Amino acid sequence: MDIRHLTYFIEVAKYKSFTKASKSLSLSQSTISKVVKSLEEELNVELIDRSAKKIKLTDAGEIVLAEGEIIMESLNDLSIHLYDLMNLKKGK
Amino acid sequence: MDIRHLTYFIEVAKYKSFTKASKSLSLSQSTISKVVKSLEEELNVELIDRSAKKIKLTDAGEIVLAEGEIIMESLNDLSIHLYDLMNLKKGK
DNA sequence: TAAAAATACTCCATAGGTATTTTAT
DNA sequence: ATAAAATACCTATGGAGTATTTTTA
Repeated sequence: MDIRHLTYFIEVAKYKSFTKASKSLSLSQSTISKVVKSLEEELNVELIDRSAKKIKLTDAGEIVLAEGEIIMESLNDLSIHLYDLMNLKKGK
Repeated sequence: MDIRHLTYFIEVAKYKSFTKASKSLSLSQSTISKVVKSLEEELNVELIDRSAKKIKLTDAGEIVLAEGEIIMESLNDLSIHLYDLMNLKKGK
């Protein structure tokens, strides 16, 4: 799983729209659609209920969203820690 | 960042060796070497001190290892939650 | 000198794009 | 009819391999 793809899915969840997520990410709608589908195939579960015009997350989608946000937090912590280390080395 | 690549780095950290990690992962030494280097380029920081035969993590490497393990835990939680959901739906 | 890591290639899978088709209001 | 998602097709990047070179104890 590529963490970028997790962020794509999170963006889709946020906007409840592939098209809006694609614009927000400056990527094509096609790319977002395919990446989310590949995530679903990788996890072997449907993440999004596409039966209506306004899409919504499935229960599995809600789980992936919640855990995905935790992962994004960890990545943010990682950046912060590396940044702190860098400043420490510079003697700041 | 691909989560697979994080696991490769974690494996290198565990064995303190590219070669042993590659064997443990059933991948070539070349692949591990290149993936770790690409991780370093992506984060713009050296993760491994290669100046000795027995490699060791840099301070930044220790940070990435710690945060990487947290991310792996989140992914494990994700699997568990999806599995629980699946059983719930089956009425188990 | 022997081990381990880095590098030079080659190949293939896939992320990404554009254009088009399908679907749901 | 229209807006959104899916799909067909194409390209380029980079992950993976094997073989070889470089490096360090």
